[in-house]
Amino acid sequence: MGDKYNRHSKYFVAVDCVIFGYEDGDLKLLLYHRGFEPAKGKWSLMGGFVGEEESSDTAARRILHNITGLDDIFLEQVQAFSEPKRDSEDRVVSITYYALIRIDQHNSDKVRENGAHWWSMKSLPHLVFDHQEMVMKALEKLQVKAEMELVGSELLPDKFTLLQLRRLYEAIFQIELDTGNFRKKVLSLKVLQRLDEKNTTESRRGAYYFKFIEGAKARPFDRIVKI
Amino acid sequence: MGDKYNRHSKYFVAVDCVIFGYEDGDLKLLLYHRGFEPAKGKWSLMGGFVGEEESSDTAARRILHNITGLDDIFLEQVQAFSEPKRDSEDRVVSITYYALIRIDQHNSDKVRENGAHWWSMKSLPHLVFDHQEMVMKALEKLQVKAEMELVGSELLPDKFTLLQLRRLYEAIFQIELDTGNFRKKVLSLKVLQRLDEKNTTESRRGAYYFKFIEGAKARPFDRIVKI
DNA sequence: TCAAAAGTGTTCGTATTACACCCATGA
DNA sequence: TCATGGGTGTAATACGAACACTTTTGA
Repeated sequence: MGDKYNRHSKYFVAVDCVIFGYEDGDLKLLLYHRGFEPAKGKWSLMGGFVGEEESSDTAARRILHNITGLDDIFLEQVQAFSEPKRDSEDRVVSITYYALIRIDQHNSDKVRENGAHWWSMKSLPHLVFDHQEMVMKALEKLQVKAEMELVGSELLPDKFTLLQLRRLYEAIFQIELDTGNFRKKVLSLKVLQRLDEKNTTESRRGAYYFKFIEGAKARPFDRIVKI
Repeated sequence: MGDKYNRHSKYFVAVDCVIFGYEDGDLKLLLYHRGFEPAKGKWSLMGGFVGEEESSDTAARRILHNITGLDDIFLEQVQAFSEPKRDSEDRVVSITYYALIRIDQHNSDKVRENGAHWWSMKSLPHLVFDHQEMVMKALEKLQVKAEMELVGSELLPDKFTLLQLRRLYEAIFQIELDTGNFRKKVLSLKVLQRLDEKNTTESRRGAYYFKFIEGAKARPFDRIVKI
């Protein structure tokens, strides 16, 4: 490598992952009980440093795999955080990602081993450094995504009821949605297929299970610009 | 500073700025004729390294000020680019920003001194490294912003006609818009005030000038989530 | 007089919203 | 039987899209 840039400084570059999951009608976050200084014993996002042969995307996937055992996870960059003193130990630029995982599918033993724990978005513990801000930015990104297309395949089990899907949306946007209107809107998108099977655990009458039609990539809440 | 992270590598951290301007009905980009290696003599975005006492935001503002003489510019992070070999010289993580500036207002002598040049988005030169991708991501961000709220105060002169505003939107989205519908939509937002003055240079009849009402922050192309 | 933009109005179809209402069933 | 969610229907409204039409005026 050359030395053309050598009058400039180098910094550590890390990734932090905002890992969303969904369980029992609650949007949850996978947090880490830090086993190392600085801020040992406090809660933080899952993170790690970017290696020499890695992009930050690759590093984030590696970390996610190490924690959950999962590959092929939905993962998207949020933004970089670079305040000089954001990490109390040294100058670290953090590139933040958010991921969507299905809690029913991940390796929960591995998660426990790693000192990780699912927390409801409704009652998060105090987070280290600027991790709180990272979570907020990540949630905003998730909301934009959920407006642009029907999310659910990344967070729900293979088959789910419309109640479960609605509860997911209510959790993401922290609002209440009208049953009938939600149903009509979602079904009009033609991305769900009704199964011949009912879930009878969540209602007396029983609700049909649905699944996502593979390959159906219609964007629901249409955002084509036509002013 | 401690040495808790010392088994990890450090990298250069730079910012690159996608600087949008608007002139003669064209969306333009301020590009730089590189005076240094690597890629000397090629065209690139405006960039620079992040200093020890700076956040990337601060660094981006510094660079923008150095080039254009302007402060108080609209500036927003796009994302970080971190492929190990994205810069041919050394490992450099780049945090990309986009800025909106009024071409009529910037210091054009300074720009020329810096070897910078305004290029129409319709015919950009070949850019170094991954700068082409940065421009694309920045344009997408600008489009999202322009959908969410009426942009124009950052790019147009203080007073402008609805034709000029429409041409700006057509340039941002690279589509044609209906005169009447655009007019109705924009005026319904109640963020523009008509002046008692007409522009007679762009049409026989003359079009009223408008200006943005200060403090009016209504979002035009409403995106409230109500599924 | 005519082209080009300014500015206004109308029509039509669809999406959104706020509901009302009946169904099914286990506790 | 009744509370709870499942599922369907409707009416009022808002909005987008397409487009017709009049006005103004310099070349």
